[in-house]
Amino acid sequence: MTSTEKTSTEKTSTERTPLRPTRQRTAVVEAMASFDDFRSAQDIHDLLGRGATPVGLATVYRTLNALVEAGEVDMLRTEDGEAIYRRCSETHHHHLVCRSCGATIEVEGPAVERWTRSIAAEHGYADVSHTLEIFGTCRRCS
Amino acid sequence: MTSTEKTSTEKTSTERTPLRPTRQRTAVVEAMASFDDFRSAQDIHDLLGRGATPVGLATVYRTLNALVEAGEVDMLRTEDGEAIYRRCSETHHHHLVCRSCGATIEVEGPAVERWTRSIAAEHGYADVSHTLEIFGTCRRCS
DNA sequence: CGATCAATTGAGAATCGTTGTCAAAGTGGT
DNA sequence: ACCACTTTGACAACGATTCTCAATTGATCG
Repeated sequence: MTSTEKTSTEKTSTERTPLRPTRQRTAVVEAMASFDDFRSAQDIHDLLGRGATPVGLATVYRTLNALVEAGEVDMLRTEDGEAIYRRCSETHHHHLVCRSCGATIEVEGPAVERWTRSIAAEHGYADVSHTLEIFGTCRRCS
Repeated sequence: MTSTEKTSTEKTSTERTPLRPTRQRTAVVEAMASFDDFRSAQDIHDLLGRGATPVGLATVYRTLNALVEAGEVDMLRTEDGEAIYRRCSETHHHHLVCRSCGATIEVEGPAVERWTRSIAAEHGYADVSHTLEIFGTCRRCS
């Protein structure tokens, strides 16, 4: 038996939610590890539903959002506004996503990064961030 | 042009829909000419509602989509997936948007266009489109 | 061990943006 | 004016996401 003892009261005063490692949270994380493309929350929910650990849709959404917040999952929007998720690597990157099957390739574009930064600076915009996604139809789907 | 450039032939062969200049379509176009920032379809609908020419919400959506299709209006999505619209200039471009006040500057990046196209081609993706928006805090807001 | 208490869950209701439906009204061409 | 075809709008339908809230779970402490 693993008696996990926390070093006294580590509760950092204010708004940080403890975030307990529950059965369903683990399930979601594992599910995210099981595929490489971007999937919608509903897809992920279905995936879990068929498995041994069904997780409520609301919980899937909650967990997914938490993971995005924590930077462990990438979230982007399809052309019609639906959110799709995927576990992400640490480095900053962009995606080349197949519109029909979702196959994703991570791409980097140092030049683009530089460009956006300079454009922003040129106009006096601070705190710059940007979104860049490329959509297309992959070879197998066309 | 939109910040989402389609390199495909969307509407095939079939003749272009006539697109008649009706009272409500004119009203929407005029409304679009009356502001410089991105607004949601509902905002635009409200705007018209207060004016002398109310237009049904469905029609606003239809018209807006037609305008986007025709390349006369830019459409992009907010962080939470809502579509926002703005009249746009002729050329393909992207936007530098102030996160807090919405002030928008159109920017062009031929290099980026070329880059995305080549990346896609390199991986065998056809029908390429892309989205690129830059967010920051403008001078006045920071 | 058992009580306690807050975090968490899930089923379904509620939102919200957007699109579909369809009868009624408008438009252009003849 | 007549006809064929758009277009419109009120409202229903939809799909994605969030909210509600009672029931459950997990961690902690005595």
